[in-house]
Amino acid sequence: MNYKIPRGTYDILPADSAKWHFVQDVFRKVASSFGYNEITTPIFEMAELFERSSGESSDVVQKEMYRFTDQKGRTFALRPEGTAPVVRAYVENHMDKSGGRSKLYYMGPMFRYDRPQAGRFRQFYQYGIEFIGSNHPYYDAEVIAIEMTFLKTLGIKNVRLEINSVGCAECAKDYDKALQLHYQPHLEELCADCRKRFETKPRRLLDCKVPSCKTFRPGAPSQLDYLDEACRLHFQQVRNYLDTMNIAYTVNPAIVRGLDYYTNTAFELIVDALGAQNSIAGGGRYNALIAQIGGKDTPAIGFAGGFERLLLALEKEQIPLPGIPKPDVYTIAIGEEAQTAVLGILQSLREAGIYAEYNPEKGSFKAQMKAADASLAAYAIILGEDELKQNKVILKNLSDSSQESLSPQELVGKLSR
RNA sequence: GUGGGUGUAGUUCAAUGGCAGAGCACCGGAUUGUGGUUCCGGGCGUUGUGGGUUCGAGUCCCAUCAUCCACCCCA
Repeated sequence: MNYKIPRGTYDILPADSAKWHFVQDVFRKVASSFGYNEITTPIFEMAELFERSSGESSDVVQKEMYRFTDQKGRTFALRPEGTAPVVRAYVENHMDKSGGRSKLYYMGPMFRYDRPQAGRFRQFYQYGIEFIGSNHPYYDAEVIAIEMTFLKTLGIKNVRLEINSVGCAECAKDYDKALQLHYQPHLEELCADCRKRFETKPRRLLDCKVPSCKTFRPGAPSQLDYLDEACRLHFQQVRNYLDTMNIAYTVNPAIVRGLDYYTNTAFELIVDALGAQNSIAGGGRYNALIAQIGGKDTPAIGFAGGFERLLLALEKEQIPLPGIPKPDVYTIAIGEEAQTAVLGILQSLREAGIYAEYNPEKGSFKAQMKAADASLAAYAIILGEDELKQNKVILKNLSDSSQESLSPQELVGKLSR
């Protein structure tokens, strides 16, 4: 019986770890520069947290959640997204009662039972930002600016920002009614999915891909025309901030976030080169969620991005990323005495933070030289009988073949620089 | 969940239904203190898995698993 990795999951192997650390470090730095601090929540929560917050009718809850019951019959779910857990932690730790403003970021694995394809996995890694505690439109722009800064720092160029406003609950209700009015005459001609959408989520009618459904889209009302005064103004101000910050965007009224808790600003970052799964990050405002989860009525905005798609985008743009580290030195010892004496030298090098490679199994000097070369180390250290007698080692530069004789103390000093 | 493509060595790929191979990588060596180039030697495989057809299956058929593409959805 051979064991195989579960479908839709993957191992991050040593050869790739440095890439992951790199992008994660950049994200942490960028988030810090905006004053955000990391929060880490469990990877499973009460299933109800997601059912309530994401919406019973959402795909995530309906068919993509990994649910399980524990030994006491409680129902939990592996988290399919990061916002609800962060808000749960915010409320549970009474952060809503002490000042109320929190600038948070997180990163870690999420889980969705979905059919894998390029850029889509069952366990995937997200990073995210949540600003909780203000409805000021500046923060909508700030949160977007964090993601744009992150991508810019990494060097990604071919990315588009699309924004929209879905309004508050009141606006959404008016808009849904208007949409139903528009589609009512064609109800019989719509696909089965759309007839369901007509009842449950009329705005989903807009992005149906079935050709016959598409024909009824022209002339459909736009959400933007159904924003009340406050929401309209809010959206306008967000746009003004983005303009001032020189962040380019297009308004796309079709952007509807998949989770029920979004209000007002919704946005998405798209890298066209990625194919079907081209959304690299998405988010929006969720002013109703905190109260819904049991906290004080508190406005908030955030987004989440996917590391896998980010890495794919970096690859597409041929942006170099760190690989597996190369040794600073490869140490060669010839003869039994040298093989013993070399251990002390290795230890002092490593204590000085120098990456020193050594393999006692390589036999001949020649074989060790070959290994040194293959290791791609910058230097080789050679310790043989002659050097032992003089209490010296040879430090050989493997790229220009120059070499010098040094005492072990001088060696550490030279290499630590 | 739906439709389609693909699965052969570590990897990239060959092999008309007739003895499973090549490049790269890897390992060992070319008279015991100097690597890269070169040369010699080594195939490391349950052809994803399980059935079936056939004298004979990597090749044909069925199932299954994985992966890729699209739908759906989304990061």
